[in-house]
Amino acid sequence: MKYQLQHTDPKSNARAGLLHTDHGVIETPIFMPVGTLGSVKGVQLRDLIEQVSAQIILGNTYHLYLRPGLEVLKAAGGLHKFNGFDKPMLTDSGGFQVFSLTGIRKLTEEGCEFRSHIDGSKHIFTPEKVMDIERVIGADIMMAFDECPPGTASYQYAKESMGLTHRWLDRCFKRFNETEPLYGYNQSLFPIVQGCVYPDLRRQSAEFIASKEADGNAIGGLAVGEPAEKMYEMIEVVNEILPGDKPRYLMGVGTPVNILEGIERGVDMFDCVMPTRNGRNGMLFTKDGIINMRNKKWELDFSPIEADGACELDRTYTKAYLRHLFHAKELLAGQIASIHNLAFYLWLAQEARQHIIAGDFASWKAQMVPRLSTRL
RNA sequence: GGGCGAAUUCCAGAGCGGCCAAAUGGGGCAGACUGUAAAUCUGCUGUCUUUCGACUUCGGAGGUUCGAAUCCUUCUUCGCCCA
Repeated sequence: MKYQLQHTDPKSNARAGLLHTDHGVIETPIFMPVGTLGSVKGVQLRDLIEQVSAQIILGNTYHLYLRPGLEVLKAAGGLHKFNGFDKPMLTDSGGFQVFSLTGIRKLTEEGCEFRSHIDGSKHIFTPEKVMDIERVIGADIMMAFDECPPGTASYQYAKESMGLTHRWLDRCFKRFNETEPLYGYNQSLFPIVQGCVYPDLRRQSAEFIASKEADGNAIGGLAVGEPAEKMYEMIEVVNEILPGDKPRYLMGVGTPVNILEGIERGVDMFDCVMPTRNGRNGMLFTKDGIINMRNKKWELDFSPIEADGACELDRTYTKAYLRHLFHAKELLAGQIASIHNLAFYLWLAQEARQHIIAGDFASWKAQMVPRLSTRL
């Protein structure tokens, strides 16, 4: 994998680049749709490519390990073959599940003992095991196994957690380097910066992560309960240290505004469940603001979902019709909203990229931010 | 023509003398959602009031009672059964 820096914004740390993988080139900044179980919820492959223009999607180690399981994935020849998406993919390690499954998991130095949320069965994830699983899944980018503490964690907890994540990272790299890809193309391992909202911890973590000289680096443990300003501050602290000749991935973020703020601070890759989950729940993101599609005000609005929207389907359906679908609990509602939101997120990243290349990112961003947060 | 049963807040449907503005579900209205245990969850849903609270409701009318959605009389409507 190779990152090629193309342009740097003169007034900020925003940058445009190309990330070359064995499954194709990714234009950065990029938004990566989340497909936890190997499927971007509600979006079929054809729409993912033609309407959304997805360049890379995510899968999740924990979820895919539980279902369909390693036997099936191995027999399929990896996740690309299994789900038919032949562009780049990235797998999250299950570190986020360590965070979100609090209560049915136990953390130790060795790893994390989970109870399956599906059947309650007991499983242990160690850094070594996670690497082995990610090899079987076969994503182009594998994420290190980390602990993601909440944004409200105490300094002491954050410090200990960071230490554990770093020790796990050494074990991840050791195993990663001892093993080979299973399907004939390369895989890269991205380490993850932690440190919660504490600048000195973030710096320390970024130094440690940078020392690994990985193909790309991730910033984790943000947008998990801390104020947005703290998040931006942490991104700045960390990006001063993470190498500029490697892509930077801000994990799990975020709102359209979060993404522009991240890009401005030098982030290249983003992922988030918001466009799909919130879409399924009736929220639409547009360049003019946020729409709660269930609201009564759209009942008789027969204008297109978004007249100048990023995908065909924005002009195919009207707001009144989409509102009707949500009220009738039609499956199609969530599908349309998911495709629309993803197409919008991809458009936003691509637009940011164009403005970075054109050299007017800062002014474009300044006029977009208030628009994007408007409640329609 | 005779007999029996039922009518409850937008709908369905509990309640059967005070703890009832009235369970529960649906519908409606609004909100939340950030590396997906989520096509999920939360709140409100008689009127007025910021709150406390006040007021008007349980087919219509009239009664019994300190007190009625709940008991009685009658009327209306709708079911079912017998002619």
